[in-house]
Amino acid sequence: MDELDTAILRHLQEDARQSNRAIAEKVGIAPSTCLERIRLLRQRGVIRGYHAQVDLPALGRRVQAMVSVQVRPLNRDVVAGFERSVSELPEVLSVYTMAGSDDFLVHVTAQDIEHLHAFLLERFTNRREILGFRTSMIFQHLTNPILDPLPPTP
Amino acid sequence: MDELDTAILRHLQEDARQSNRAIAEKVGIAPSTCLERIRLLRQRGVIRGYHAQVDLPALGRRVQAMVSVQVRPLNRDVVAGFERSVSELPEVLSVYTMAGSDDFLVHVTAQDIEHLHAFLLERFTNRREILGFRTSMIFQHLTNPILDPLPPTP
DNA sequence: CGATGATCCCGAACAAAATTCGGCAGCACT
DNA sequence: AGTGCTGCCGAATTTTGTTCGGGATCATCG
Repeated sequence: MDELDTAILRHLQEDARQSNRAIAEKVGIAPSTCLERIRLLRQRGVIRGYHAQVDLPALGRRVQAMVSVQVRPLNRDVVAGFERSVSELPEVLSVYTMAGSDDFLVHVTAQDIEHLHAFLLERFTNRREILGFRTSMIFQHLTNPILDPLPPTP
Repeated sequence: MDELDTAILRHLQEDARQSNRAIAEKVGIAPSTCLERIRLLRQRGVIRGYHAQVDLPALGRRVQAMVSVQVRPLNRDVVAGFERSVSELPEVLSVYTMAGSDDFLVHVTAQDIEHLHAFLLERFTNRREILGFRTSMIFQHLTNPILDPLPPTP
């Protein structure tokens, strides 16, 4: 993980579909070298994958919400079961398993408020392990496109 | 946005760096057709970009937390200023602007607990517009890799 | 002090992919 | 049946991915 790897990673985070040659040129190395570096980053697990980012409204998902959930009993089976089943729902973007007063944070999208309401009533109200949940609408979601390595603490 | 576009989108979300030919073959059309479809998806803004997903621990980011923030006064300038300045910090993965009891939810990463603590003291405690904030550690973060269009509600 | 090996990078050669573009088929409308 | 439109295809051309042999650099060790 030298600064060459970091530079390559930066470019792949910016645009994962640009050609290997373009990246090689930008970071100032030969295409073959760049290809090998990318292969190693992938193999070492530094790069976990490449994903297209889609526009949510274009997919008919016009509202977003964050749902804080408390479950009981808070044991391994209930936690794993909740994570798995909830993360598979099409309306769910991601599931955070947390420490603190709430056990999960679920990022949800829906077509509109009615759909969101129906979704919550169908998928959360019924579940017996769910003690309670609170829903907060999301106005905007900004994401940091580039993640550089942080220096290790000794 | 027919089911052909949907299929292409699915493959690009799964692996954005696979070749156009591979996608074309999987969805059963000619490479040239597939290329044109992808170009249009990009142009229409359905595809917003392609990003490499990196492994946070490999970047020295071993802890994650969610910070709920309340700011005052809650006006346009303060909100926009908070969003912009906070989303630029290297420890910040994303900023959710919310309705409800908290105004923002900030997803942060740090090398370890000490770094997280120092970050919060440096970047949040000092800011005058911040009324208060609560920090919750994240044990796990699951993300849904594939987002299909939801049917429109009439 | 030079030999040895390891590591990393380069560039040429070949295979594969992207890209362009002319044309054909299906379809709606007349 | 004619006309225009749209979307798709496939061949030709350019660009890219991929492999591999060899050279430069550097540290280790005899």
